[in-house]
Amino acid sequence: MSIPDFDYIDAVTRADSVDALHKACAGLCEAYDFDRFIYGARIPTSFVKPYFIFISGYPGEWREHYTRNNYMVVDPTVEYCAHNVTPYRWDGETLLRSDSAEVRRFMSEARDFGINSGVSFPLHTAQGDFAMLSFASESLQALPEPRLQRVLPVGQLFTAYLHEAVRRVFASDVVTLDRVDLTGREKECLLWATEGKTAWETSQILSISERTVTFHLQNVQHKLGVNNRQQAVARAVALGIIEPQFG
Amino acid sequence: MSIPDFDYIDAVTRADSVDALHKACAGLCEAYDFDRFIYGARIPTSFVKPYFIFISGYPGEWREHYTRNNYMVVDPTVEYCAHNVTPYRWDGETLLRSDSAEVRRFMSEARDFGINSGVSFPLHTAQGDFAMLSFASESLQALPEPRLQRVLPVGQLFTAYLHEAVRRVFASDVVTLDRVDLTGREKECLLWATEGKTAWETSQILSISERTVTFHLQNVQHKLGVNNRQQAVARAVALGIIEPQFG
DNA sequence: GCGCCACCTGTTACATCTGACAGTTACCCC
DNA sequence: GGGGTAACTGTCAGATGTAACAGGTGGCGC
Repeated sequence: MSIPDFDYIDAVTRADSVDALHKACAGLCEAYDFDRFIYGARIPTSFVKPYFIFISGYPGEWREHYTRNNYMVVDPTVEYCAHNVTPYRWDGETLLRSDSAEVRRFMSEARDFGINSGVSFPLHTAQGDFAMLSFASESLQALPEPRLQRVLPVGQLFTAYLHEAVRRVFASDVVTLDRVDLTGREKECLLWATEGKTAWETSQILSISERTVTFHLQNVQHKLGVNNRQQAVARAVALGIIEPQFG
Repeated sequence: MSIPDFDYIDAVTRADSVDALHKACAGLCEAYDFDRFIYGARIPTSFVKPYFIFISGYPGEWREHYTRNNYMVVDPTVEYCAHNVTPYRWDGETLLRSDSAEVRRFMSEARDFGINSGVSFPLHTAQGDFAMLSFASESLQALPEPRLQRVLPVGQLFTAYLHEAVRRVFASDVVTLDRVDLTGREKECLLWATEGKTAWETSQILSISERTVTFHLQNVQHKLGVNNRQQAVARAVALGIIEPQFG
């Protein structure tokens, strides 16, 4: 029976508070016999200092230790999920024998908090968000395959709905840079800028004066609140404001 | 029982040909009582002219008509999937009453080929790929909810594995720009460039000379094969070569 | 008619990037 | 010791971007 899974999905789509989101995650986590869950999202408000959101069902002490040691750059589940789209099955038995001493240390410390194995679901959006949901178990051994096969499909789907809900619930918190609306010409000029065209070249392509191209790109800079064309291009691409053409 | 679904997932993970991928998609499509499937992916090799990959179980005549009319910019499933992460349930009954005359025309033409309703699964990757898998039915009415709830989880998961497999099978076709490896300093300089820092400002941050920053950024331009810093920044961000920092 | 907005254009001074010249130092591997 | 690579630095001419001055046209809604 897969229908009960949708109770949790419905719960997140209707959620209007962090608490409701937390409950839905905890519910799904328990339904599939995992001991802990954690959700994290990275919003590319800046490349150097992005915005993070967490909904944690992990022990507070471990979270603090994790943050203090900047373990996001060590955590193998983060490393995997940041660059892949399929679920990651992890277990202490394997990771404690990792090539990396940092990873071995990380996993041995996680063990003290009952986080020994689990599965992590990655998610990437067109707006440049990266999110992941992890379910953890106290078992040191890899989870049996049939049990994984049950949670994988629903976990992958739930993560997508969860992140959608998070963006909704946290809408007021996140600086809504992806909301800026550029005019048609502004987008066109920006598009050609990402292709490495100079203002003069773009002016020839669009059959307008070089000054006008400069004018539009300056407006873009102001709207995005950036310092120069490079940053404008980087932001626009990262936030999905301009995207590869379908035409 | 969800285990049989994994036969199709295993099939794509082991696939080494387009034909094998096609078979796996067709198998899953049939297993869930859909009549047609189509998979499409957009790889951001360029913003103006990206690279497209299709694995089509749609009628060839409809595909040709679709391409000729540039229907990718009209197709509501593409529009939805390009900007969302959760599955899209669509049906002719609703879309034939769309506000957009173009969409109405599109759906009425699709009808002639037995494409009337279905579900589409979006996928976005850290490397900037956008992919989607659609299952279509001849039924004009929206599919019954229980039937949708069965296909949604496995469809979402399958799409991720499918795209991973596509990247592998098509690896030689796609110009592997995401393979360029930049040195640590090159990435650092590029990162600060995306933040709108000038070469001089970056030199102060990294405690090196302005000339050296310029040097590194020039090397980046050569490695990426681009004309200027704007394009270098755009490519690097689009392809996920540089990403928002975790630290 | 008036205000708002997208779109368009010009000049000037200065900041910054780009490309081509030409090097040095340190480390690692064979 | 030779060869490769990352990292580093310098100067100069010319191309390009940025900021601030200034302005005009046409469409749309109130």
